[in-house]
Amino acid sequence: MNTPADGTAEHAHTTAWIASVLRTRIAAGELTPGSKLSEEPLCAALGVSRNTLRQAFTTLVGESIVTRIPNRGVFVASPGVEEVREIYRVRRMIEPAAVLWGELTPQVLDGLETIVERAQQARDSGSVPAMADANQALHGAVVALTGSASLQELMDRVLAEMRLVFHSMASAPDFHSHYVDRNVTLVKQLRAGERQEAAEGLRAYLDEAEAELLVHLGAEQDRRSEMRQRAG
Amino acid sequence: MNTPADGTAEHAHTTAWIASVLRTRIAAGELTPGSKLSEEPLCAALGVSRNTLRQAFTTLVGESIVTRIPNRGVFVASPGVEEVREIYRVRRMIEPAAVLWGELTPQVLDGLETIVERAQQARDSGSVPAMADANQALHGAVVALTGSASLQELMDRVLAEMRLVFHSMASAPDFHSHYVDRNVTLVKQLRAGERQEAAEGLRAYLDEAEAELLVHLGAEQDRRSEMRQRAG
DNA sequence: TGGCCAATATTGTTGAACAATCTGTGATTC
DNA sequence: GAATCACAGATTGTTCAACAATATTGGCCA
Repeated sequence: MNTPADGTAEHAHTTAWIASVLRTRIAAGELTPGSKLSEEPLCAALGVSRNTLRQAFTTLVGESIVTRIPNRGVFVASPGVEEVREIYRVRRMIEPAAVLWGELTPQVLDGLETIVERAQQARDSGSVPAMADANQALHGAVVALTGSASLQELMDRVLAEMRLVFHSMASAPDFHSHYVDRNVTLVKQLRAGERQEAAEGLRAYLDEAEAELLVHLGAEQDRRSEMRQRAG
Repeated sequence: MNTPADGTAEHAHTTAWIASVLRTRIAAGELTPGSKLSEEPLCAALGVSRNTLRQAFTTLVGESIVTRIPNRGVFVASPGVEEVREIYRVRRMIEPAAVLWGELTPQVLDGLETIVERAQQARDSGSVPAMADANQALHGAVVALTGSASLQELMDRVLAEMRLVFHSMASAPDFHSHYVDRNVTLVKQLRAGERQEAAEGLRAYLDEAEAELLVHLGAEQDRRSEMRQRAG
């Protein structure tokens, strides 16, 4: 039938496929937070029926990647102050828990070290995106210590929401460079088996990161409301 | 959480409505684990279109209340050994984390005490379902200490899955009476501010509960395969 | 009995239609 | 001139009927 615009979408599971396409585009910042996903244009663009698209929407709503307002449509989620607080509430629980009670095999520790090295290289070469990636990878790997797919999934969702937060900020300053050394320390402590100290340090790190992010976000919101005032 | 009267489908949000109806029926054990949810009969029974029902299905799949096998249909989830392990992997992380780092206000402590009292009364009157309810309520309340809606939601899903496990067991012996005293101790420790000890005890409790549940489940599976053999 | 194949049933997806709701525009009124 | 209201257009929510693709069933044959 109609081969979708962007390439090879076979008869695997159209719904899941569409959901994945949208997920990817949102994560890439191609679809910016707050923007509306109108059904008809998207149907045409993706080459699927409206019904299938709506089913994909329900999937993404369940992942809170997207927000549905009844009779108004679905919008790319645009996390604000409260969402950021919630993100850090989650992280402050599951990350230190993983550090305290996760399974620390030598291979896993090697993996963590590889990631922090990547982060250091990214910092040295001044690549902010690479640093962000490495940072997220590290914290994802920390949660993976739990061995729980559900917690890993929750963390993935949280990290995806974090990316949305960064996308919604016009100026994303080097939010991550400060924290590379902290991550090095964290992995070092894990290697040394100092779980208690690692967990404490991690909680302190998360507190600071949240505070800093909230400041940036507040400034961003002020800037935005000011622009709105100027425009109106 | 308002349970809508089982009447005619209103023009509110049919999809969400249907999802909630199915959720309730599954939680009540009306739809037993492993049973197939055929589209046409359900459409007729619920008075909705096949498309709407399928959309409700995707919601429930996202909550892993239900399993979808491509081209075969959706089935009520029937958690087995691996799912139980995963349940306790999650609980062993987030419950002790909540105990260690959650916010302990006097009101919340009062609430916890009310729940354990309810559990004690249920044990005294020998009501297993009431005991199970109180037990789940307590552990839900513990996770609520985190203040995080996401973690609360994850815990709710986990507890719902636990109910499915119990539903799938023909004989559900007094799995909970052993643990009432432990919960009393837990709340007492929280009241005393002995978080470290509370977390330790909670982890030990979860280990034991998991082991016992796995034994029951193993016996159940043996019984079942034996019956299958006898029948075939 | 055991395996193969066609007939049947079920799922996955589409397209068009309709009711319900929202949005924006212009007319009316003060 | 600003606020209010009504109406037409657009969008969403849901249904129905159809079709392709896949699974299941039953019969047939060896």
